[in-house]
Amino acid sequence: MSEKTSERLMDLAEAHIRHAGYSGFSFRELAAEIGIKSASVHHHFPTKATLAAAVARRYGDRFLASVAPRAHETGTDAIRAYRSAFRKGLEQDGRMCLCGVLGAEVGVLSPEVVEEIQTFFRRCIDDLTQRIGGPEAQARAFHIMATLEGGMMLARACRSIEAFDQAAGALV
Amino acid sequence: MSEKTSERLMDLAEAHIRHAGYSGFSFRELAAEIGIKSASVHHHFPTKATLAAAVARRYGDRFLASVAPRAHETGTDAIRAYRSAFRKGLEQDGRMCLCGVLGAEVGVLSPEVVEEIQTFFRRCIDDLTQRIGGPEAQARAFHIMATLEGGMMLARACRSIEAFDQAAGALV
DNA sequence: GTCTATAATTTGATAGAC
DNA sequence: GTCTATCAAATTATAGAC
Repeated sequence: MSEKTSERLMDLAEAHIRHAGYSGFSFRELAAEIGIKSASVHHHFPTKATLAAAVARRYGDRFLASVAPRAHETGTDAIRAYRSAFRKGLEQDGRMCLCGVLGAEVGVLSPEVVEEIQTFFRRCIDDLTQRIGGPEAQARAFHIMATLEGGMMLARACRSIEAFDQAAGALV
Repeated sequence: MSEKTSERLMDLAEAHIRHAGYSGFSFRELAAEIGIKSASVHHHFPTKATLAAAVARRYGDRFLASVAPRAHETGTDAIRAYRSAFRKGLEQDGRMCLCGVLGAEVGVLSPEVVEEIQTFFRRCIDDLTQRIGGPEAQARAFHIMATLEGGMMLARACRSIEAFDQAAGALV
């Protein structure tokens, strides 16, 4: 049985956003790629902002699940988990964090999309803070997220995954 | 004597890009804001990519000049200079680094714009590497740039300049 | 759920007069 | 350098049939 149309639309939208930002895709493009018409896309997601917000939420859920703590993990393990999760996206298709891309163009996004992005970062910071523990844990969490997001951006801009490794190598 | 039209166009384009990315402005908008017609903008910059590339180059020149080393500076001074230069943009109008914004949507930009962005980051990394000195200087330079760029993005996304301070506080 | 058809707007860009 | 006028294309979105 094949994937639901709405899921396929989110898959495509996510790929396009991570590659070229919010304005990097249109309903017509998505529709053409799965062989339907753009009017049909509106049946699944009434507006472009609705789709982007849904994609951001699903991305966040999946990402948080992928870095979920194992038993007996240390703070260092948590940092490694985040770093390797983000690196995987860079390796596979040169794509950076979806919320990092959208965060850079937050000035032009609808409130419902901005809210999802903020939620993603809050969840990551809270999760990291708790797993790192100790004094300054929250500041360390901000530092780690900033370094990883900026590292992905540098790697894409410089077209070199080594930029990410150099930037994030000293985090642990 | 008033500023040249081409300079005013670059001022406006820079503000728009730092607020909403490459697709966050149009020739018509810029023209309206200085009281001319969009056809006249094409007289100064033949294409949108030409304008964006010129803006990126000017931004880089100004930024590098603003963080230029003073006499007897230490590596720590250089890091502080970069951090406070970027923070100033956040304070004044909530705007992050122009090349950080464009770097996130590099997948959709013309080669001439991408080249200017890459040049900006290379110049910054090279400058920081030299001023920090010692072993691992280049890796530290990547780490610092990534943290600052990511910190600006986080501050904008979370609408809190404290996010930047927490992320970048431990750099020195 | 998907289609045809279309509205309403915006966009980047050009030609040619002044 | 700026204008008028215009083009060709793309965009988000809607109405209504099947």
